Amino acid sequence: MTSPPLLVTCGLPYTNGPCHLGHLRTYVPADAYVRYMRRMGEEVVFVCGSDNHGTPIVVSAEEAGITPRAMSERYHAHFDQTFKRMNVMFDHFGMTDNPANHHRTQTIVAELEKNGYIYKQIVHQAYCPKCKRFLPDRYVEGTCPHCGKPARGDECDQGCGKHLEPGEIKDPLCKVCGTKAEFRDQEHFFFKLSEFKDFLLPYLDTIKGTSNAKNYAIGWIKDELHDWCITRTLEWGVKFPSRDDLVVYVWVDAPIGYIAFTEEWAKKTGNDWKRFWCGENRVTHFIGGDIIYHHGIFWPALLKGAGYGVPHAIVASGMVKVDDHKFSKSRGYVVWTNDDYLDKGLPADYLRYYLLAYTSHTKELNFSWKVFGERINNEVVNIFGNFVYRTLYFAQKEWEGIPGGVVDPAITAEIEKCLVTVNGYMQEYEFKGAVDSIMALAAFGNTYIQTNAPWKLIKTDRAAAAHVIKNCVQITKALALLLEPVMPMTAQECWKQLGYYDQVANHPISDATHPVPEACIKAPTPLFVKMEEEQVKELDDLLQKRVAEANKKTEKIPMVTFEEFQKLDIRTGKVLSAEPVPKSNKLLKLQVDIGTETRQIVAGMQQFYKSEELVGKDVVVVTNLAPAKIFGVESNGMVLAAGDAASLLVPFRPVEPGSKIR
RNA sequence: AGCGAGGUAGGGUAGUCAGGAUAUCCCGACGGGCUCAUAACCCGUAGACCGAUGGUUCAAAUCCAUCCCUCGCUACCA
Repeated sequence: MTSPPLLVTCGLPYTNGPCHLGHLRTYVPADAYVRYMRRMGEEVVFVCGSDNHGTPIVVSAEEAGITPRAMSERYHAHFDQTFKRMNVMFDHFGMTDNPANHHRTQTIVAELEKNGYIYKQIVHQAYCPKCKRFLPDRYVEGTCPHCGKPARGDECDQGCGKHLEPGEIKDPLCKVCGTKAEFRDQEHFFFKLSEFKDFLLPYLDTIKGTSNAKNYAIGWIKDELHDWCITRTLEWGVKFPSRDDLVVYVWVDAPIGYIAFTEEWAKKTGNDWKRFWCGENRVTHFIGGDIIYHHGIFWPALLKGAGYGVPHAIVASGMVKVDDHKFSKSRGYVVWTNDDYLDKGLPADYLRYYLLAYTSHTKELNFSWKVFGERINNEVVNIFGNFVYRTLYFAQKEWEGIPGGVVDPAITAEIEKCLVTVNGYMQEYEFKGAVDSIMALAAFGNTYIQTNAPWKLIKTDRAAAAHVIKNCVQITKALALLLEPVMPMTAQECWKQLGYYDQVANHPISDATHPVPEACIKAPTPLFVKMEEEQVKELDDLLQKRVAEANKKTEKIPMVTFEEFQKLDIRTGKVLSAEPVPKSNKLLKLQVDIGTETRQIVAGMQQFYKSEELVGKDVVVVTNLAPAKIFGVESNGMVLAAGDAASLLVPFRPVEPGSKIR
């Protein structure tokens, strides 16, 4: 029985910003994987597309004074071009706003409804009277109903981390204009995710891909699964069937895009998309580690509920750091694919190599220009490039091409050993291991030519020298084939220099042990150009400059007027008692005498003070801070303290509790 | 807070499930040799209290317990 064809997808780039290194961390390995599997004789289709829906794009488009569609098309074209420049070659790169996806999404939602997985419910939703629109998800800020901390519309981001359904948030404010939002009743549709627990557990147990994705998803399943509200009140998006006032949540139509893009590809090429999506399949999703939940839980449940096949594998890449700092556009720790790399004339192959060879696919990748330059020069240029060049240079000089004769079985065995090792790593999505093994073969080549020294041998035994070079040429051929998934442009150039006129990408990797025929070749040129120290420094300086500029911006703290300051009621108080808040490591519950009354205040200073140390101390309290529940304990004010170790501010000379601070 | 993934020389890694002796390999640093090549290769040197503490054991990077730190879920995110 033959396996079903492979369908490989990448997480969809969102069309409100340009392509950066973080994107490539997922796309380059996916492309290498696809290329490799094709060289191994697999039927592979590789699809992706841009993610166009959701509120952030509406807001960005409004700011830019264009329509969301125009905004999406702009970045869609940008990603499409950038991927091509990086030689990430999708068979199809679609848009989630295209008709195929509107159709597929509506079909799937209808199927879910028919199968009883969707129900209606009235929710109280935040509405901004000033902007005259409902405020979805992240465009509402307020207080978490669970822990009382500041939260966003869809998630308690600073407190307990719980997911919030629309309408749950307290004291909602419009993020755009800051107006107090109202609640309005609205009919929404929910997906019964909770019913899929029994399906998901055994399914996730057998899912292929990287362990980080699998473990993370299983961890979530063990907890309770909540139903998902899958509609939003927005103009931009895929309309919910028979409801003109609602669109589906972007996380519904975005993954369905994978199917729609397959359909578009199938239509273009005369194939049947159902082979990939119905029944047993080998759908493999390459994603960033931040969206495992959606791909490991929500998406398989959606597919299952609508009667489609479920994903075969989820491959989640680790995140990217820049110069040991968290990747951040606003802080300047970012590397733009075009501006910072390709437009500087740097070859796509170098970056592809670096991304694949730096560390394990699931681990964090810490980018730095210095290490980039070092590794390119030492590994790619010196070891790999030098071996190929010295081999072909010598062959051309002495024999005007590839000499005749047979390849040593020991050399063939070494190549075969390498093929097996590389395959083992590729099957496990361990791209670093695969690249290291390829480089080890190049190093083996260098050692072999070195110890056999054909340049000496040729003075006494021309045939023996030819035999050594014949072997080196064979290793070069193997390297070109193996390198193609990693550095396609270079591999093709190497292939050409070996005297072939066709595409290396059209050959199976197993050709690596097929002998290179005796032939004339042209004088070779080095495959790579070294990274100059100055060039590396220039690139690094640019990054440092951007970080410095970003720092300046963030240092600017806005001024407050005297009137605004006066709104704060700050007084002295005396701590009457202090006890730890149950189940919390950091919180203390304080009773503080502020003159007119005794206030209960929760303060995050358990790790810095013992209860006895605090009782009787005079402290400084903001008394008119809005009350909040923290860990279920009401807090009516804030005790002022300085720095990370919470050094308490205390009166210099004794004062009565309740003295106003001015 | 919870749940996941991590923490091994300057960087990157192997080893951890199935405990054994000087902790692997690659890059970088230093010294020497060799030289067909954008140089590689060979020989040698330095560099790791294997995140911390405690426990089990004749023996712990590995097993157990507790804790610390980083990252993700959780702005700008793949």
